[in-house]
Amino acid sequence: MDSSSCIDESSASSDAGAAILSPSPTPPSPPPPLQRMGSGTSTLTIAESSSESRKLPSSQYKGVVPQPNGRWGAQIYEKHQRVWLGTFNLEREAACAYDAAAQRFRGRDAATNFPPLSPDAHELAFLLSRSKAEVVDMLRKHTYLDELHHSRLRLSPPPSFLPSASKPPREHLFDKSVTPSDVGKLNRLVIPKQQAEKHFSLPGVVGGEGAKGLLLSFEDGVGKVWRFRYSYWNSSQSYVLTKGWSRFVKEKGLKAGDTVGFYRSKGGDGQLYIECRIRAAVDGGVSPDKVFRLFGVDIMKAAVGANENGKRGLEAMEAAMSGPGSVGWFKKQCVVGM
DNA sequence: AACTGTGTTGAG
DNA sequence: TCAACACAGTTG
Repeated sequence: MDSSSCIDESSASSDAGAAILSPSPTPPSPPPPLQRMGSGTSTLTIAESSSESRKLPSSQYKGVVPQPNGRWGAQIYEKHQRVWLGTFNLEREAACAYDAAAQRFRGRDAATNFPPLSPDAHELAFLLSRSKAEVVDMLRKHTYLDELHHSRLRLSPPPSFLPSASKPPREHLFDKSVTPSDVGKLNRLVIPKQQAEKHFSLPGVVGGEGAKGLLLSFEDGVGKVWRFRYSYWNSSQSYVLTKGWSRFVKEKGLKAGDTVGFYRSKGGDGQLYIECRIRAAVDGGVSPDKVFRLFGVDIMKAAVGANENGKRGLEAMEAAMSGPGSVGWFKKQCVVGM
């Protein structure tokens, strides 16, 4: 969806002429750390000064090689052969591309430049749902983030992640646009009364003393099961999901304005499902919600600071894209430059 | 003319 | 496996 990844046409050639284009071989951003064990990657912060330095600057990132024109190439090896992942304006973009490929080719335990994807990260599922060739193709074409975002918006998990055959048809029950208090410290989600009574009218919920509610299990987009206590609060005369809710909010990075959808399997089991969608873009630009909180972490500040500490996967990629010197995605999407 | 990405090599 | 280096093949 929105953009492109570290790999995005925008950041690539087109703007080259006009923009802030990261100047030649000079590292546009502060020397980032190598997240894992150093693989012997050499580091070299060339004092560009003296002219003699004809040698290209080594990258501090794994899988990244300098290009004669100041750009960066990304490559990964497999089966004694190099797999070219494309060229990028920013060293970090190339590093991100390598990370994506590494996790696709070698699994989540692969050594990466940035913190690896968490096991239940949507991005990992996305990555694993594509063939290596497809991933490489997306990276080379700079469409990786686009595709990733796109798959994220469609609530269902990536195509092949779950064999369609194993997915029983679901009935959409209702959506709830979460309010600030739904994602605040109250640890509860208010279920609109009408929806609650229509879809979750279960015995034992409203009972006067049996008002302890009951546990409901929901499966999310990546197959993870969440259990929430569902009960009725007499005080406010409202139905709520309580215990377990805050953890969901935290892990999904839910923010006010986002939407959670509830579904029920049409199969006999009546399995419940819950999906969350980040607030849709408001056209024209990119919704800050969508862009900066994809994984529940506000990457804005960090991105501006042009560093990727603490970032993983997409975050790191987007951070890379939006760092100073980057002319791609972020700049293109957001009306104003930085 | 500029740039990409392959050929190739030596180090780890 | 991996990056450094050179440069042939492409692209604009």
